[in-house]
Amino acid sequence: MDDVFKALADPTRRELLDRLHDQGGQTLNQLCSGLDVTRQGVSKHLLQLEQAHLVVTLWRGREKRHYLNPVPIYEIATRWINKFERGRLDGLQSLKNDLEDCSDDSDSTKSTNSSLT
Amino acid sequence: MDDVFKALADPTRRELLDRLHDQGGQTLNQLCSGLDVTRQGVSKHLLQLEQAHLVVTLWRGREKRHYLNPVPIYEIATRWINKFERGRLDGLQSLKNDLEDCSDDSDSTKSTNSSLT
DNA sequence: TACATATGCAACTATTTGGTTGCATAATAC
DNA sequence: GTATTATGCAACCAAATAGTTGCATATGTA
Repeated sequence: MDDVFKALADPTRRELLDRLHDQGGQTLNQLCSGLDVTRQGVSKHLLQLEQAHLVVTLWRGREKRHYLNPVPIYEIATRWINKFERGRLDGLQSLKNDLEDCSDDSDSTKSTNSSLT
Repeated sequence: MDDVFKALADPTRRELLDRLHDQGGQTLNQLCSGLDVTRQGVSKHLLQLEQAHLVVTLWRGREKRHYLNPVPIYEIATRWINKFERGRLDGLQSLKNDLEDCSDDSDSTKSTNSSLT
């Protein structure tokens, strides 16, 4: 489980998960495009995602297809969110806003939905 | 959002979240007991959890009470899990087991539910 | 007041981590 | 067979991180 949290702690790896969530089965070279990291850099990130079981792979000839596995993320949610809380949170955008507003944060200007990195 | 993932990436901080999920309103010194880290170490961890909005605090005299905030964790789940997938996953322990079984992991003996760290 | 309790801040260190370059291996195309 | 494409492995480096020690501040209590 430690591998899952470590894997999610990097913005490049989260970007890769976003792309695989958008379209599964992409290869390493496909996933490299647009990222300002070398191919080997991306390769190492994908390896970490694999070891965390967040990404499952399938060899097709010389190509390695990558797919997102949502199970570990689901386990994170169920760890700290009770069933009844999940029910409440599902509809309560207001609660989120309330917690944001009353926080003594330095820059309370930024909205919550802006720029997931 | 980056702060949330970084905060969750450390086992000590996850242990703190577990304790606050178990009982809210604990102080720094209460949370120190049992952890093999100094008070200042725990303090720095709690500060990171605060900045990630995973923990909300409330001053009571000279005591600082700590409470868990589940909202950021809920947002993680909704990022990579589609609504229909959430519905399926809710009842499908079997899917999780299947994915574990067919994984090419070195030590496939360990069960999924054992020892969240 | 004097003392104990509860927390915060700053400097320093060892380890981890993200990224690189260079070379090796394997499958497809000509 | 030769060239090209797709990926993997190892060594190296700079930056971030977890942890420490020491001191400062503020709130209760005798």
